[in-house]
Amino acid sequence: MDGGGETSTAAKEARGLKKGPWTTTEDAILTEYVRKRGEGNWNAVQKNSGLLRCGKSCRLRWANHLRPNLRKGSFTPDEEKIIIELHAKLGNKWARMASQLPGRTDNEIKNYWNTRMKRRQRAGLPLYPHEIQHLGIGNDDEFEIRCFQFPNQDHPNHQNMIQYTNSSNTSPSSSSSSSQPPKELCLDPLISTNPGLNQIPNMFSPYNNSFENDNKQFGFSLTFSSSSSSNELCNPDQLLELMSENLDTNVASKKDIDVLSLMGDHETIPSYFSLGLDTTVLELPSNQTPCTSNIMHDNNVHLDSPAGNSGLLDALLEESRALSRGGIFKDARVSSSGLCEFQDKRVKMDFENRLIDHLSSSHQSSFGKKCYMNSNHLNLYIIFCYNH
DNA sequence: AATCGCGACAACCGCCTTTGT
DNA sequence: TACAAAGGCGGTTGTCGCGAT
Repeated sequence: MDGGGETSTAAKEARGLKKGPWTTTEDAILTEYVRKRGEGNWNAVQKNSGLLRCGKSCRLRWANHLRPNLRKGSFTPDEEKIIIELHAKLGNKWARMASQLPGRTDNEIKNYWNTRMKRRQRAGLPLYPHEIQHLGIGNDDEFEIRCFQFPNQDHPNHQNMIQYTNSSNTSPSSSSSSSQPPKELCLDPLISTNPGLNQIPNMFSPYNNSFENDNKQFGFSLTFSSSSSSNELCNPDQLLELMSENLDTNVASKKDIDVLSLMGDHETIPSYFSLGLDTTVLELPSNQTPCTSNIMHDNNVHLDSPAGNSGLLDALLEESRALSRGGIFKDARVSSSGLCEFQDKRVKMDFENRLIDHLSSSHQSSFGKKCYMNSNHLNLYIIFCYNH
């Protein structure tokens, strides 16, 4: 850690490191250093350039003032609106907010917000304008289920996707206007229109168990998006119930699933499963970009176990509940909204692995897992192949 | 002209997470 | 697996300019 060393005032002074405002000469030295050696390894700047600044100071100076594509000057009215909406949704997550505002830094946003907040408090005004108070923390947990198919994994641009959502509120990352219909706002920007979707049976729909198509591969995607807090997300029960509801009635009868295949170029994608929301943006490779129709199904996905559940995952569901009560998930702290926060990364991995294992054994086939994150969503993809 | 208050911005600090060994 | 270094993040403090008094 650098807490006691690099940032210690006494230690820095002892090493002759300078503090306070940067001079143009220092800026020039740092800029030249980054131009030659690139970003990162900031602690080496002092050694290699003679700049009497600590690594963290260099990084901050570069990030906030010297790096290219920074937008300087006052925030535009649009940017201000976005900041207010983002703060209503995210709280003091300045870095995440900055990721939604190209060219702006977390420090700028933080300063803007703090001064604005002081001003409004002094004036006795509410923190948020009335029209966006509904975005407030705690009422916007949302999830989506997407089903997509791969007519040919060599031609992934022909993928199709069906998306369910229970979302009823806006995503600030996708809109600066609160007047847009929520369902449009739920769409992942990665998803584009695919007019062919009409021809594809909805294999996961409770209303259509058809599984007849030429596809060799399909995927099951869960997207959880929660802005209630930075860590709050799905809990195992929710995920398992969703899986149970949407997988059992449609896939359980398929005995011929047998081959695991992670979609696309999986070597290029980190294969981890993180239940924490952060600012990480893992972009889908171009050949994996799921496509979808502009058809948005209105089927809300209920967390209640459906009557028609064939029960394939009931055991897992029950197991998960027992484990939640009994200790395996003892590190998952249930929040007031019924969701939980995983305190230990290993717990997340354990849950995911057990889910995959169970699906694999239940279907006597192999399942794979893949997780992507965009700025707001966590996606767990479970992909598998089947034979006709 | 001096000073006070305020806003805006820059920089620092400490804690936490990630990464490398 | 443990440890240390590096990096990231959010809170806090410092500095400066400007207008009001």
